[in-house]
Amino acid sequence: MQPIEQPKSLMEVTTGKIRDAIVSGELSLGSKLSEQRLADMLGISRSPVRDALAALQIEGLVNVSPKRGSFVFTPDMRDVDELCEHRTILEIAAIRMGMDRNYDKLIKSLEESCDAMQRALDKPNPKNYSIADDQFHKFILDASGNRSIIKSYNHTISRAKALRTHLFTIFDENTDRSMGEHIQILEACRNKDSDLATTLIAKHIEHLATAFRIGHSNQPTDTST
Amino acid sequence: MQPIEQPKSLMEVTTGKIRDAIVSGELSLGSKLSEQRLADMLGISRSPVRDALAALQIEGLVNVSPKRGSFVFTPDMRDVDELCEHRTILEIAAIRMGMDRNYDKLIKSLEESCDAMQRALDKPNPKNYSIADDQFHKFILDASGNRSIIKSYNHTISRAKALRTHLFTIFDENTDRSMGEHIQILEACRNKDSDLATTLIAKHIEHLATAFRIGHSNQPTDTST
DNA sequence: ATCAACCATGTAACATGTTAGTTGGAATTG
DNA sequence: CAATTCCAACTAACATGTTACATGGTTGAT
Repeated sequence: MQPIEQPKSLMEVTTGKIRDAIVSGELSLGSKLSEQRLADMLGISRSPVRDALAALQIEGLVNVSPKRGSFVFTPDMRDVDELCEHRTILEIAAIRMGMDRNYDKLIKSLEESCDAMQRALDKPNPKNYSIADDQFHKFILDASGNRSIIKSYNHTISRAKALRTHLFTIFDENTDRSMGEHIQILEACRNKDSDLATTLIAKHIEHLATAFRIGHSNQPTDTST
Repeated sequence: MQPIEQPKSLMEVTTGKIRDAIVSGELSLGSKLSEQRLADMLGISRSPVRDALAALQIEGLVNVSPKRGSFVFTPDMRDVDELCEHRTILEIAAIRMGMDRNYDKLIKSLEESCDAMQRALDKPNPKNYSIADDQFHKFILDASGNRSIIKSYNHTISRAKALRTHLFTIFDENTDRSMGEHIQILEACRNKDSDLATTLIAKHIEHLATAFRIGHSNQPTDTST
């Protein structure tokens, strides 16, 4: 017998559902989210929906406008830059910590992610590539072992995921270059060259930021549905 | 005529009240928070209290245990270390950015905070010293200009404030040393020596972490009302 | 035709009712 | 007396009702 985990509350499930819908592009940026309508769609009452929207507002994925309604976030260029900068800081710090404290685990998990990315390129399967890409960076954070930083990163990263989905149509992003960069980062970690690893991560995210900027300028104010 | 700001919602006011009560030590670490009781105390219904507790849970100040009740957070040694580490990373990044992008504003605001700290030492007024201390670090973050990082920092820092209040009785912390460190940091900024500034910040927060560890070991499991 | 007052509708904020899980202690059993 | 069962009280989760505000279209006056 082992302790059973608390089954997820309705609110948590709802939060995940709405987050997924935003990140996956099912809900477009800026689209309206009525508590009542979401509750009807999900077949539950307004309470857990309201709680979920409040949580997502803190996460930055949703803006709640008093008495007017809730809306999926609409990032401007500055948001994108700030988000990437924040990400860079956290990932650089995390990879340094991970190399110091969890070298073996770090290498193992990054290898695993790189393999998954390579498989996704071979098929090719864009969705799986994105998942493995996310996993790669998540593993860097996990290796840091600092729960406060991991939590902060997770709160930050969902916006980046949503941006990628909304700004890139399937394979706009240069996945070959991306793949190579990930492998370089892994290699730098293997060699315990933390300075190189951090430089590579900074460049990698800067490339992403540039792609975001281009994508964002092509697709300005999108306020459908 | 200028646009009026939206008056704060009951939930926001409630969040602030509870947060202040925790940070100020009015509510001790680990103490129980019943939605009903808080609502009665504040003369409002359970809804805004519930929303506030949910927000504070995300902020890390409160743990909500399903069907059991809500409790003020009870950090262990590891939490303290992780929190300080996280803080260091954000402040170091922010001061680099601030020196690059908002040098004048940074210097001016740090000078202002140092003056306030010095005045608090002269009186002496511990509470004012803490406020000015917090302000000093907040200004470093503000100078970065990165809203994502600022928001993340603010979510992180309230736990640190609460720790200081709960672990230190009035002037346990070495405020003279603290004052000197702040001045050194300011001086390093004035000289645009960002490497020195970051080193000093790391040391400054490490001193705080050490003080927390000592305070924490002296005051283990405190689960009073 | 123009414009402003008005009203119907939609919204989240807030209040309150209901339900199911948790807990601590009293009653019961050995 | 000790251990267990059971029950009453408490709790947050969730449902639903009410209210105040926002909005967009209609109407009525000019």
